[in-house]
Amino acid sequence: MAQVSERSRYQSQKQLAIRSAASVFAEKGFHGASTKDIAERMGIKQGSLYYYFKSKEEALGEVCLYGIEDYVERMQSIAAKDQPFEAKLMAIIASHLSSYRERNEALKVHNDERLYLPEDKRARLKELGSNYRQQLERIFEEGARTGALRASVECHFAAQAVIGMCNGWGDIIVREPDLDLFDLIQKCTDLVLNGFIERPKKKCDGSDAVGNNQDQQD
Amino acid sequence: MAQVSERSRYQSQKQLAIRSAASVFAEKGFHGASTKDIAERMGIKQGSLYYYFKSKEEALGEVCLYGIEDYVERMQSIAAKDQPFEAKLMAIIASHLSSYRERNEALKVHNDERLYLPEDKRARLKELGSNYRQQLERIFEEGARTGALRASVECHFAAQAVIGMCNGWGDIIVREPDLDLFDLIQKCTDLVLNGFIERPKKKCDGSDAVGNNQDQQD
DNA sequence: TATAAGTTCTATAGATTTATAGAATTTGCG
DNA sequence: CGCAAATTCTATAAATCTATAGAACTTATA
Repeated sequence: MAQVSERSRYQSQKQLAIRSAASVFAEKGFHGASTKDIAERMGIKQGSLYYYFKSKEEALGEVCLYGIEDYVERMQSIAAKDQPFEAKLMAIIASHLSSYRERNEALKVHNDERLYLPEDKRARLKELGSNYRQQLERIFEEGARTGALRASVECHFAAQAVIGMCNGWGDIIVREPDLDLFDLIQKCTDLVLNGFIERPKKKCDGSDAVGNNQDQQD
Repeated sequence: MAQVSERSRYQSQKQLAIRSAASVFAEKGFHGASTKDIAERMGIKQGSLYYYFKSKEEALGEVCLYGIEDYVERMQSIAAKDQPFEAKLMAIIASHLSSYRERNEALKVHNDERLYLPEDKRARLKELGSNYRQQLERIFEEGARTGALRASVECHFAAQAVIGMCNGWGDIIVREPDLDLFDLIQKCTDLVLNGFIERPKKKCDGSDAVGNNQDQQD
């Protein structure tokens, strides 16, 4: 056997391969990207890429998985915490939006390109995605039970709407690296909680009542 | 000269070509779709497609344009009307969401694939998109001026958020033909206006106060 | 029916792409 | 050093796919 260094060359090159593929897929789309593009971005020749991926499709699968895997874990740890609904919601939005920055565009690739995977290779991703949505739904249900939410709110709609809104910012976050993420997180949370219309204040301790959740964005 | 029938065969076949391309691009993406796919969907052979499009890229351009052209017109007619902010907002959301049904997936293609067009062919689309967003922004500004909106709302953010949320439903609307669009429109409007949290009622004439805007979805 | 314009077809050149095989090089270690 | 495993390279087969040229077929109408 060979090198058991910090982390074998294979491991770090594989990681680089995944990140390169993520970057190229995000830019050109799965079908628009060639294996030559990916190999060049990581500094090797086209044929050599197949040392790390069995096929281009497998590369897409690994990128997508990389894009959402710890995303779900974060949701679980948020859901498990004992916090008021407002704080949880903000933590979720923070986690979701900051993933677009941290995951080297892989989350964007997951959102936009995963449907090009064959059904069976998508099973795991589907599972993770459903898990995520269900957890979010449950948080809304809990919010409704404790009276933090209006009774008329449908939790399935609510979860889908929040996910959709966050995904809508994905492109912009990836495209504009100078965008102030924390500011955006606050505004999104405020929108989902309070909406846009003027109304008499309830308790009146500031319109962006929740403000101490930076710990989600290591 | 030949047939000046109802509408020349060329015109109706061209329309069919655009719709076929929209459908195939929506399903497989621009690069994933072949000209053979498009031709087959419209019932002609691959080579014949070039009678209607100079190139595959031109087909994409025309699909994208078809996808948003009257979308902007509708926005203008909504903006011009003399209605309260709430009614306008709902009309906009109704227009946006129902476009996904009516335009044969072309709006989805515009959203997902337009970036694969070269800069110069995208100019017109950019113009229309900016126009749309600016009009929406102005409606929010007006809402803020008349006191319908909270003063703290940033109109640029608001416009982008509403567009993003609507686009988030696009995939789902296209994928699930049985989805109740009118119900969705109401829920989305309610979310943007009121948010999700429980709060004391202001005037108390029902939580979904706006409800007479079906005229947007001919 | 004869004609011309309009529409579609067949066939193909030329370019690109994925994936594989086997040679060449690099790396870590005894 | 000198070996063996790991990694990367070159070259290429085979399967695309776009766009074009020119033949063939359709249609409307004179």
